Amino acid sequence: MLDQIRPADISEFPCPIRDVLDRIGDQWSFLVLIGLEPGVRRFSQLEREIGDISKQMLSKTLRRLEQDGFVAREVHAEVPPRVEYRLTALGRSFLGPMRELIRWAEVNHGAIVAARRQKGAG
Amino acid sequence: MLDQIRPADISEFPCPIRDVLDRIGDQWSFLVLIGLEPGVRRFSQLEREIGDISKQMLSKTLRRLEQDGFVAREVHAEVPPRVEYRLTALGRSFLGPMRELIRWAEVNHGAIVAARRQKGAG
DNA sequence: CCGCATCCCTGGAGATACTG
DNA sequence: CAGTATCTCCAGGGATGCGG
Repeated sequence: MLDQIRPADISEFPCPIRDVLDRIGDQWSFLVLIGLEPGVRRFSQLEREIGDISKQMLSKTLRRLEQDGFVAREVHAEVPPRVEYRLTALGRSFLGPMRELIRWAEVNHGAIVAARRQKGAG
Repeated sequence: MLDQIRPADISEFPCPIRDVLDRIGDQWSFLVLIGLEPGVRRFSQLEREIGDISKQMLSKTLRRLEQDGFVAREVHAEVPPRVEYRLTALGRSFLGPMRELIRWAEVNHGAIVAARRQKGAG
């Protein structure tokens, strides 16, 4: 069972789950995907909506998501420039399982906090 | 919508989703949870099964998972010592949504790799 | 066997300033 | 507006050794 999860220096792109987790597990990818869920967004729009992300990280995150096929980027040749981001089909399909996780988190967060308190306090 | 996701320095334990993601998003928590899925495991057993985890990280990860209520730790006063880890009900319930994510990853990993190749190579 | 302490190194991420 | 480049800082995590 764990064999499937193994890191694998073996092949180019190792265990699917690790690979995916490494992407959305980072600080920002998940937030950006959620930010794009309602529809098309511009760069600064995302920046504002997410709030505490730096331009650099937003840029890097979007690039990676684009490269992995979660997000599509569209540049409009205007002045001032306008760049729009939207979820691809792949990106949208990913939000399915993510919503399950969100549901779980909302329901069980209390239990986690309680457990933390208990161990933390004594 | 994003308000719910916000970091929140405001309260002690902020957005549930961020909080949960921060935990299982780290390098190892997920692997350890999977390793415990089949049942009770000893420390070195987990170490071997996961393969490329250091003792330190296994220890830290288990502690955090224990503190958050995902994992129960049981020490047997023997020589040599024996320590057993198992999932709690909370931990097991978490594997539900996780399996969804795993499913998705298995199904869509190919598309991700393909996207990467396309952008990377051309 | 379990697992913490120490040392060390790497890369992730913020701040800032600059370009098209 | 939409980024990129540079500097910097520090937490994450590996390796190793010691203690219970």
